[in-house]
Formats: sequence, structure tokens, C-alpha cells
Amino acid sequence: MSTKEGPQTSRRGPYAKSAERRRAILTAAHAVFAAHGYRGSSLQDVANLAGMSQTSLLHYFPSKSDLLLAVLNWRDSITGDGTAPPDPEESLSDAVLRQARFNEDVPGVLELYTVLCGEAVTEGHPGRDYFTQRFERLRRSYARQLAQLAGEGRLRPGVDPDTAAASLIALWDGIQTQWLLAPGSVDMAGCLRAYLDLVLVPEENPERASAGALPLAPLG
Amino acid sequence: MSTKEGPQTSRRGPYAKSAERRRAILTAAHAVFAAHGYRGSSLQDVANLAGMSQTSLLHYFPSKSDLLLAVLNWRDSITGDGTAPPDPEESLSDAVLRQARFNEDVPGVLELYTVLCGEAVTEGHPGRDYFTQRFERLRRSYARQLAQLAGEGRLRPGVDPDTAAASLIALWDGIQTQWLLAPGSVDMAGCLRAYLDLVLVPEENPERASAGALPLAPLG
DNA sequence: CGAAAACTCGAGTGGTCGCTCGAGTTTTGG
DNA sequence: CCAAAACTCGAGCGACCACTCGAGTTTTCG
Repeated sequence: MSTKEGPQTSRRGPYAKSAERRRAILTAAHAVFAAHGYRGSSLQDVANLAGMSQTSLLHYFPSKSDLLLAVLNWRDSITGDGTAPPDPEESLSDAVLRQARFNEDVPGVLELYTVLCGEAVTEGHPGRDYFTQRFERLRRSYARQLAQLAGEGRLRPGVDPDTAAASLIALWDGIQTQWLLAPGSVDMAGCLRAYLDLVLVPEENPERASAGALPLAPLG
Repeated sequence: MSTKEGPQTSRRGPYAKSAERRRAILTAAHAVFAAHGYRGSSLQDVANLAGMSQTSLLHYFPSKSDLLLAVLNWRDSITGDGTAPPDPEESLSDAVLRQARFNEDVPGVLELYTVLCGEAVTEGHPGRDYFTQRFERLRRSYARQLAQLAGEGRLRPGVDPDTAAASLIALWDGIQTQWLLAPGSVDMAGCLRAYLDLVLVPEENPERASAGALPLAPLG
């Protein structure tokens, strides 16, 4: 691939500290965007928090929209994009509830997604494609998982996997907004658990004979 | 409107066309805020769409945040704030689904609420209190209606009215976001109906057989 | 070492922002 | 009719915006 045989293309690599510098910028931008949104934030704010000049920041991310997309993709690369379950043995319910409870304790993540997702619906927002594709991906992923559960008889009769997938994502996002505005008045994990209890059939006890159910952690 | 007996308070009333002028500003501001959000909009944009100078606009609404709050309250005064059912005979399901279907055909309303609600979570946003109080009010209203249904045995056993109220609002908001980003991929009314069918027990009226109601096992 | 790329940043660009000022015009109410 | 309030708006204020330029410094690598 990239040998040095190029006679004139003598491009050197970045400095040793460059990666760390980029991470400092992304961390700062994450916090600033989460607190004020994309349009409410300035590159100067991010640069100040990152401890460098605005010009230096622009050396690493050539424009504000580039910085936004970098933050979004960076976040996904760390926490995952919600598509791939880290543990294939973990049930859908457990994965959702674990993630929901985890998010409560990591300030900024929920703010970033909620604030930017709302902003992204506006005309010409640089994050619009990101969120559109993210929702599409999530809907497909959950629909697939729910369809598999339906095949195992674990989905309540009459529940459509596609509808339930979109509804689960919508419920999750919506309850996050309410929680951010009034953390004491809303129980995020409780709402999600209540919905999953409605949609999923509880695991069959061994005494009740029916289609073979896979062992799963109790929901109640 | 007030009497003119004030001896020193010789303040005159507004011109005849003032009310119409204010309405033109609110209409323009509604459209601009819905398309670009609060921070993404400028008073100049609103003034241009309303057909007047930015200075004249500021004569009616002394600041940008005043304009935002006026738009939000104006919207509520027209369509209602979702608390008061216009027809006391209409069921909760019918009211929700009718409103959901109605919103699909009135562009701008959903954009305004979704965009501003996301923005409102940011620090120092002038609409934050509005949305916080709106959610509180809506949760109380739905919880009360659901509790009454529970008393009539119309709520599925195991469903908590408070949780279901917050969940219904969250689902509604979240599905709106998805619909705005991909109108063809999401069925707003369908998702809401599916949720209500899960939460509510079909009416006992033998003549009125709900097509969407399916036999569901009680929760264990 | 030494040259050139990687990096840093003060200074500046043109633009837009919300909002003020003051002076002129229109309408109202007595 | 007529003062004064309601309205209109061009001009301008200081602040901030994303982004550019150019010149200096640091690091890499042959």
C-alpha cells in the first residue's frame, strides 16, 4: 500500500501528541455541544475548554460541521451505535435496561443525543443524515431481534416487530427528553421495562409445557 | 378593553391593524422557528417573511425570547395544550389518534415542537420552562385519564397509570422525530394505536368491536 | 544536521447577530 | 382639529461568528 517509493510525495505523519490533542478537542466539543447544541456553540468555546486557540482547533478539524460529525462518530466508536450487542447471551430486555441505567450516570451523553437530534431535524443541519441513518439502522436491528423473539413465541400475539421496534426507540428517546427536563419525575428504566413487559411474553416456567423457551433472566 | 376613566393614565389603545400585524409576525415566526430552530433563526428572517422591518417587529415583541414564548403560547391557544379534551364523549384513544393524524397534515406544527423541544434542553434556553411545565401538565392529565380507565377496569392489569402516561407522551414525541426524518418509514398513528391496544382493555360494548384489539394474556 | 512538514496562533476578513436610537409618519381619542 | 400615542424604519452599536492568512515554532525523518 503506502510504501515510500513516491519520489515527491514525501508526506510525513503527524506528531506523537496529535492523537491526544484530537481527543482533547473531541472531549471538549462533546461537552460544549451537549450543553448548548450545535448552533448555540462556538468554536471559541470548544477551543477554550480544550486549552488551545481556535486556529489550532481548525488545524485538526477544518470546519465546525466536520467537528460535529467527528464527535458523533467518535461517540459511536466508543459506546457502540446500539446495533451490536456486546454479549450475544444477553437478552434484548437486559441490554436495553442496562444501557438505559448506564446512561443515567454518564452526564452529557443523553444531552448530546437529545439536543442534537432535535436540532438535526432543521433545514441544512450537518447532523441530519447521521440521525436519519442511525434511526434506520436501529429500527432494522431491533425489528430483527424482535422478529426472532416472535419466532420463539416470546412476542405477545398481535405485536408487529417493525412497529414495536420503532416504538421502543421512540419511547426511549422521548423518555430521555422528559428525564432531562425533570429527572426526579420520570423513571427511564421503569418506563422501558414496563413497555418491554407489555410487548414480550414472560419466560415460560418449566412446569408450563409449551414451545421450548430459551433460558432468560427474569423480567420481573 | 379597559375603561378610560384613568385621569392621568392617558394611554391609548393600539391601532386597529395591530392585532393582525401581531398575528402575521407570529405566523412568520412559527414557520421560521420550525424550519431552523430558535438559535438558527434570526429576527431578520422573521421580519422578512412577515413583510416588515426588523425594527418594527421589535416594536411588537421586545426581544427574541419574548417572540419565542409568544409563538409557543399562541400555538397552545389555538390548538389547545393537549390537556382539555374538546369532546368529553371522545375516548382517550380516539383523541390521541385523531390528533396524531391531524398533525401529519399540518406541516410546521410537528417541526416546531420537535425542534424546539430538543433545543430547550440546552442551558439557558428561553423555552426550557415552557416545555418542562408542558410535560408536567401532560403527564398529570394523561395519568388522571388512565387512572379513571383503570377504575373502570379498562386498563390492562399490571399497568401503572403514571408510567403509562409518561410512556405515551414519550412514544408520541419520539415517533414524531423519526417521522420527520423519514416520513415514509414510520407510521405515527399506527405506533400509537399499537401502544394503546397494549395498554387498554378493549371496550366491553358488544356492538363496537375494535378491529385492532387482539386477545392478550394478562401479565404475569 | 537540515529541510520540510506538522503544528501554533495573533491578527484580521467579511458577515450576521440582537438590539438601540432618533426622527419621521400614521392613527387615535377627546 | 390636534396633541400625543402608536407605529415604522434607516442607521448604527458592539459583540460575536466561522474561517483565512501569514509568520513563527516544533517535530519528524532521511
